[in-house]
Amino acid sequence: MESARAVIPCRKCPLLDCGTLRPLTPAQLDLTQWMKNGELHFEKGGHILAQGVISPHIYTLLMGIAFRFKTMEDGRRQIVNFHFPGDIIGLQAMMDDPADHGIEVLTPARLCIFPRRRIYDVFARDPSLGYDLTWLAAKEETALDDHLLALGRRRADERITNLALFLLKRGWESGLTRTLGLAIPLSQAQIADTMGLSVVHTNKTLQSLRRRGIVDWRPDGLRIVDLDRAMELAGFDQSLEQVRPFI
Amino acid sequence: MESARAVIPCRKCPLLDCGTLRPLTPAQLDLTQWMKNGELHFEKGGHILAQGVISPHIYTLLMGIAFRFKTMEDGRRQIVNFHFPGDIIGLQAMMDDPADHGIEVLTPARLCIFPRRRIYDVFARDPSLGYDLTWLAAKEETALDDHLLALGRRRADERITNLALFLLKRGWESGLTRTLGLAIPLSQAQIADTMGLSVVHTNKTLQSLRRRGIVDWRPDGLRIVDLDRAMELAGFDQSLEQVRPFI
DNA sequence: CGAGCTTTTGACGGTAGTCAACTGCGGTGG
DNA sequence: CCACCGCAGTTGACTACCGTCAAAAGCTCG
Repeated sequence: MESARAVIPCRKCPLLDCGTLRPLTPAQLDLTQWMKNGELHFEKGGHILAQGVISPHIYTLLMGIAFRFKTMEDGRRQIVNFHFPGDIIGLQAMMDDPADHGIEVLTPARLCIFPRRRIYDVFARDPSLGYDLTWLAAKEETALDDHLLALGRRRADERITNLALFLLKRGWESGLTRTLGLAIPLSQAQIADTMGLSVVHTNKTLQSLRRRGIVDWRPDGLRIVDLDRAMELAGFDQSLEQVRPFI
Repeated sequence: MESARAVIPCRKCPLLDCGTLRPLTPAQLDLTQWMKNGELHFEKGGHILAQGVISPHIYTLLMGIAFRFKTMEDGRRQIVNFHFPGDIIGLQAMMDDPADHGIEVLTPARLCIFPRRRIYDVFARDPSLGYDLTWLAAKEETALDDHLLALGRRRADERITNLALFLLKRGWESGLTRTLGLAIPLSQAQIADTMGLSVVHTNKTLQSLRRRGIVDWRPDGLRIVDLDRAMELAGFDQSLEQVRPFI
């Protein structure tokens, strides 16, 4: 499940070259290097964090896609958010003892480990990095707001199209794609758990969207067929490109 | 709508005495005093922040209850979260130019103003306050997670009971109540917009909960009639008491 | 006392859930 | 090599939760 080998130094961080993440100064790279405690590697389906566990670290996702979810005792499950390369993972879990959510990996993944107490020092040593951390937290909250609007006020086809556009946007931001397609191995059950639908109804809606020529979503990836119609249906108004900071 | 008179000095901040918010040290009080730029007062129904506007400040809610919401072009609306005394308001709106949500006040309210650039300095001058800020942001995210689970995976009666318990818990935390009742003037339309339901179905569900002796929700406040059954129905596992930091 | 709001009620319809069976595919093992 | 298994995706029938529409009843305020 995990092995901490072949650690990448921050100065050679592959995220620096992706073109969509804001580069760090040399001094900041030294600081992140000082904070970095190691790496974690996961296979597809691996659990970064289990519900009910205390985690004293936060992570940066170097490579791969993950999702955060909550489970009820009776088995109902809700996927709350997705994580792409460059994202901070585990801020809540670090504050929150113990975490009331789990984090699982959709693809093979690699994470940098930052221990809690060093995070604390970041605020003192480089306030602008602390500020970036808060920026990332605020952005994640904005994503949750949009998700809430979708679950509360959109129909199934609007929700699913919205999810497709959201994932595509995150794919663009993190340098995973430059087209209207994104290779993401998301099962229909996972789509259903994200959008608060049953698997059966998710399936029928996906087929309807394919027939209508809006979104073509397959087990190994999704493709927006008609961007204009998709954005209109989903009520999606964000551009696909945006520069993000990362740590 | 607003008037900036009779500003309260931080050393006399009424939140210090509430017993459920973690007190600040004298040095921290001096720092917050230095950051504080004034106060805002609102009447019931006032708008702290309008959707689509850039806000260069963040606020601490000194007194009153507010809610944050998103509106779609066709009028559908979703209430995303509630704010109680001691909460930070506007972190996202400060990062996010322009805000894609609005904030409105349920009761007469009073807020402290902290300009963005001074927030920036907090991280440098007192890292532990920066850390608390991040703590509050993480907690708000946790609240959104729970809300997402409710909207995605709970039935109407579960959702509404969950909301009642959530609001009661926030009321306890912020010192507004010590009983199973909370004076909060929330219309059924607002409950509906919070829980992603229609007004009609909200009404019928509220009556059912009243008949079943679980929650008695009236226009001017709510009362949990049977705490055990309410918590079981809502799948609510948090205790009503928790100490929060504030700034 | 009437305007305008929120709450309430009843009838009807539609979106989405449940149940159950079937298909297709990759992996395992006889 | 192919039968068998397990899992994801698919389909149809039936159900129920919840939305929409419409109208009436209470409340608050001018």
